[in-house]
Amino acid sequence: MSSISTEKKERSAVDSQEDPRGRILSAAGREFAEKGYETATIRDICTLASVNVAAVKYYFGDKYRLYIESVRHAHEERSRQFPLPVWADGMLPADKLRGFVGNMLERMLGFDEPPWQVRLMLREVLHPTDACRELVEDYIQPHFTVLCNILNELTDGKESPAELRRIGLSISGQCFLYRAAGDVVGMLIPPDERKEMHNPAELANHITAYCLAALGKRAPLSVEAS
Amino acid sequence: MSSISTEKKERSAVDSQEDPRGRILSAAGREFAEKGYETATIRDICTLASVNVAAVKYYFGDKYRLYIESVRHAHEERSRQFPLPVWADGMLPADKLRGFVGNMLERMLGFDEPPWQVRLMLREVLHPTDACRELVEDYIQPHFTVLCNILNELTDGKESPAELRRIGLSISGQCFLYRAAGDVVGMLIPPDERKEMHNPAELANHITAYCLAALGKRAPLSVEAS
DNA sequence: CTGGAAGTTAAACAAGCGTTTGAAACGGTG
DNA sequence: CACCGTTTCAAACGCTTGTTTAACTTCCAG
Repeated sequence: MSSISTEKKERSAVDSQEDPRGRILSAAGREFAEKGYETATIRDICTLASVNVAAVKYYFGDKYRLYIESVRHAHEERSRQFPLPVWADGMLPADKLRGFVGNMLERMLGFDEPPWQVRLMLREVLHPTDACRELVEDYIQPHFTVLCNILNELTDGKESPAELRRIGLSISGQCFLYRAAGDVVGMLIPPDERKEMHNPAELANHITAYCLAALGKRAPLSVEAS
Repeated sequence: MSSISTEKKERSAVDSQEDPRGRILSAAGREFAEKGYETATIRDICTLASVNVAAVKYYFGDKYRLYIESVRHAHEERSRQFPLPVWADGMLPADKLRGFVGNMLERMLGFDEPPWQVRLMLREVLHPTDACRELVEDYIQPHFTVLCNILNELTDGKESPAELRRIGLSISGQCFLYRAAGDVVGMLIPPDERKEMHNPAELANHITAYCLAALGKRAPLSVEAS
């Protein structure tokens, strides 16, 4: 373990920044995302951030406030990296929908592995704490509103806001399943099929087609002769 | 020591209050379901079960094996209480689907509050451990297969198994969202709308209608004039 | 009655946790 | 340099955790 603690200039992936507070925030986010609030320890976080354990008290007060701040840091960083998409007015609503779903899946599933910010936010969605309200208001709600607006365009304003929200949740639920229960989904699907059909691009096609067909904007998924 | 020398107590009836092992299993399931593996403590479990802390070592060995056993106990009990539904052959596939979705939502969301067995299984789905494989094989996979069979009937056998599974996951995902992220969903929907439209019965109608419309077995959700 | 296995108990154990301390090191200012 | 607020550090504190011990009770066969 820490038999010799002289080496400190060791450059890890975390301490790209020079300020200790930012390093702690980043290290805490990764640890909380991977292990959860209870299992993650201040000692591990501080080792990862190359700071003393007392730094948490100095900069954040205690473990709980560090957690709240790290969740905020996560979705702020995420919002900055991936701002809300905006499309040209002339674009077809169906294409906007396909773009939005693909974007959401890429954000959720990641290009290779989901980043720690996403995994931390997922934990907060599954087991909400005091950090949840801000996460919903600043990150989830805006994205959901964009989705509902696209659906409103798609249905030519003929559907009530309530119905639009319900359809929006149907779409979100399908994406959510792959992100939150991906391991179990993987156990329900043969390996070759998983590789071929259950990637972000194919899933976006399926989910969009499923919705468009349900709304009568496209031929049904299964066309029968009769 | 732990060898099974004598005859095991027949567990014919439901958990008898006399059997300490059963009491521990039940108390552990509730605690693990509510607090998670790390946060739940052996002391609290034993207090709840009215046994000494050493009883866990005596009956199960350690905390981890108690957890594995409690997950198994949960889905065994759940399978016994709610066996796989079977419908008459003459029943319309669309009605079977509606019945299945309603059944799944009731199982997941519960009639008032979800029972601890469901919440414990959900934790295992979200953060799989060694108990997950058995849970999937004995509980989730069979239910998913029934759903795919209904979809196969519904599409007159015209869809490939892979496509059927994908549609099945679309349906499961919508139910899953309300169970796993119900708190956040509640924050996205106005309170009155939540009460009126986001109950198991209404959701089953919506999810089924959404699927039937997508498969062309019903008029589209949004009928446009043109 | 006796002996030993089965079951139960209170108490203690070692380890790890979040947190706190008091002093040392740093860095700009007079 | 001396001063002082800011930042860092090793060490310890108090507490809870899972686990273990050894004595105790229960109970039935021999």
